[in-house]
Amino acid sequence: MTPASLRPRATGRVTLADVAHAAGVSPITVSRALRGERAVDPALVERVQAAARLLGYVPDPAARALASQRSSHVTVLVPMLSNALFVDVLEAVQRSLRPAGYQTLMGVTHYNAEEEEQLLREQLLQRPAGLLVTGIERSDTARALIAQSGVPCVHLMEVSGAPGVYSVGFSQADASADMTRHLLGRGRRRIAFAAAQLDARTLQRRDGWRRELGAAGLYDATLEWLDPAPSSIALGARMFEQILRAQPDVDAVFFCNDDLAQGALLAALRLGMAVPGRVAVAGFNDLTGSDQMLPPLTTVRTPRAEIGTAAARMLLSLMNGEAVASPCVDLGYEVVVRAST
Amino acid sequence: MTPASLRPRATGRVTLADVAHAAGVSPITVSRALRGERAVDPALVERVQAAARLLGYVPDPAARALASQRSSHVTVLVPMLSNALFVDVLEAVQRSLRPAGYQTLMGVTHYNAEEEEQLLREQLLQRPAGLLVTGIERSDTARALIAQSGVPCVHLMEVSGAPGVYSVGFSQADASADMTRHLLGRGRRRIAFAAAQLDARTLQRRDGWRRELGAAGLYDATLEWLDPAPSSIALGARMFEQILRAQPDVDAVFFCNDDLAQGALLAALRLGMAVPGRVAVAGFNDLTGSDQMLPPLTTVRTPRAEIGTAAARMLLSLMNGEAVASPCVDLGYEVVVRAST
DNA sequence: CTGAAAGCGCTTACAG
DNA sequence: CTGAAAGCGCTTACAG
Repeated sequence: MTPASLRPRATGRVTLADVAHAAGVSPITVSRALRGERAVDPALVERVQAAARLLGYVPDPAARALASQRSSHVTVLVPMLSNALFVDVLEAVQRSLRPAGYQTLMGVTHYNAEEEEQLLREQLLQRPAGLLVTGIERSDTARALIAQSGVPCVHLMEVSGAPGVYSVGFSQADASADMTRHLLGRGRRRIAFAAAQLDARTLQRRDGWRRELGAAGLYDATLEWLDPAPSSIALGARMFEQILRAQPDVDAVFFCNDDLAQGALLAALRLGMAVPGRVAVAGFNDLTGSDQMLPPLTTVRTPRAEIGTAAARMLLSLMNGEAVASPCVDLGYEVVVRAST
Repeated sequence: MTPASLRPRATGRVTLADVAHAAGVSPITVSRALRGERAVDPALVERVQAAARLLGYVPDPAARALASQRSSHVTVLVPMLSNALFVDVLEAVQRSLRPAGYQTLMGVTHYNAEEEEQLLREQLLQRPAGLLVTGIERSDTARALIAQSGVPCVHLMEVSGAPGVYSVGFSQADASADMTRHLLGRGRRRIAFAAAQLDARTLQRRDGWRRELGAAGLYDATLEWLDPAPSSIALGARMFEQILRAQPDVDAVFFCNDDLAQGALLAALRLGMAVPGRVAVAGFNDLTGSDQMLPPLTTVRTPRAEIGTAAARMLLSLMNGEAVASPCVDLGYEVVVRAST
C-alpha cells in the first residue's frame, strides 16, 4: 500500500503523465500530439490519441492556462441582452467557439463606456485567448487596454477600414439610407427619424437617413427625434404620439429599432390612426413579432447570427496565429418591405 | 544585469511573492491575508493589503484554480435566451456574483436534456466554484454528474422540498391556479389552456389550471392545447385562431407565456374578435410589451431578477461553506389584472 | 498565528 | 522529430 503521504493530494484526475505512460512516450510529446502541433510523428500521434481516449483524458484548463499564460476562454462584450439582437449574436458565437474548445465569457456593458473599461480590465487579467467587442467606437483607455494586452480582437456589428482593426458587420448608415430611399420611393416627403439609446450605431443610422433626405432636399432638423432613454415598445408608443402631435404633417416615421416601431404601431391602433394610409412606419433589425404586427412592419433584416458566426471564425484564425483573408467582412442587410409603408 | 536564462519567462506580472517581499512576510501569509482567512494577525493583514494595493497585485485565477482545484467561475445553465425571462435572471446573477470575484459562465441547454448533460460534463471538468441550473427536473445522468462533482448547486425558478436540494423560485402551479381562479371569478366557464415548449414548468402551469378547473367541475380535456414547438408571438397567433375555430364556445384562453398571448391579441385584432368581450386572454411572466397591447394583457408577474439575486446569494454562502438559513426560497408572484380579461 | 516544502498539471525554451 | 528540466503562480498539508 502506498502511504498517504506519498500522494498527499491525489485528485483522481487522469493527467498528461498517465497518458504518456500508457502510450510509452514523454508527457511533452503527448501535449504536442494532442494539441495537433506539427513536428510529431503521425504514428505517435495516433498512439497518443488512442491512449488518451482509452483513459478518458481531458486537459486541465487551469494548468494549461497557467503554463501557457493564455486561457481557453473568449470574452464577448455586448451592450445589452434585453435587445434580442445581441442574444442572437451571442448564441452564434458560442455555437462556433464551443466545438473549438473555447468557453465564451459574456460581459454586458449597458452601453456605458466606463462599464466597458471596467469589464475589459477584469477580463484581460484573466488573459482571454480572444476578445469580441461590439462596435468600433470606444474610449481611448479601452482601446489602449485592448492593444496593450495583445489579445486578438474582432469588432462586431460595424465594418471598419482602419488598418489593424478586425471587424464583421455591415454598414449601418447604408442600411438606413436604403430604408429612407424606400420611403421616398413610396412618395413620403415628411419622413421623421426617431431613435432611442443613441449609441454609435443608432447615430450612424441617423446619418444615413440625413444623407438621403438631404440629397432629396427634404432634410429638416425638426424631423429628428432623439431620446437617450433605453429602447422599448412603450417608449416607441410615446414617441410616436409625441411626433404626430407636434408635427401633424409627418407622413412617415422611421424608427432606429423594431421595438420602438412595434410600440408605434400599437399606438397608432389605439389612436385610430391609419398605417400606412395616414402615416408610414418603418423599423430596423426585423425583431421577433414584427411580422405579426397590424399591419406587418417594414424593416431592415440584419444578419446578426451570421455576424456571430463569421466573427468567431475570424477570431479562431487569429488565435491560431493564422492570416486572415480579409480583416473587414461586410455581411450586408436586406430591406424587408411589409404593409406598414 | 540578470542573464535572460535566470528569468526565462518573466511575465511582468505582479505575483504573491512580490507582495510578500514588500510586506516582509511569507507568500502563504499574503495568500491567507488576501483571502480573508481568519487566523492571521490583523496588523499583518493590513500591511499585506497595503502592499498589494501599492503594487497593484491581482491574483492569477489560473494559478489559484490549479492549486486549489477550484476555479473562480460559476456556471449558469438556462434553457433559452430568446425567452427574456432568462436574460433577466442571468443579469441579476452576474450583478451579484461579479463583485464577489466570480465570473459567470453561461450555458444554453435549448430545453434539451442531452445538451444539458453535455454542458454539465464540459463545465464540471473546469471545476466551477458553483452551479446554477434551471428547474428541478433533469435526467438521472445529469443529477449524478452534479452530485458526484460536489460542486454547490442552486436550482432556479421552482421550489423543491426535497432534502439536500437548494432552490429559489415560486410555485408555477399555484401561480397558474390563481390566474385560473381570476378567470373563473370573471365568470368565464370554458377556459382553454394553451402552451408551447412543454418544459417542466409549462406542465406545472397546466397542472395548476387543471386543478382549478377540476375543482370547479369545468375541466374538459379538449380545452388543453399543447404544442411542443418553441414559444413565439407567431405561434400564439396560430394557436388562438385554431382554438377558436375548433371550439367557438371557448370564452377565455390562458397562455403559458406572454409571447403566445401577445400573438393571440394581435390575431384577435386581425380577426375582429373582441377581447375580452367575446373571449378573454391571459398570459404568464409579464414580459416587455404586454402592458402596451390592445387591450393590455392580464398576466402573472414573476420575480425573475429577484430569483437571480437570491440564488446568487445562496450560492455564495454555499461556496463559502456557510450554512444556508433556508434551502428553499419561495419568492412568490403576482396576478396582474389588465383589460384583456 | 506563521512558514518551508511540495505539489497542482500543464507548456516553454533549450538541447539533441 | 523527441525529451529532461524548469517554471507558470498559487494553495494544501504539515510543522512549529
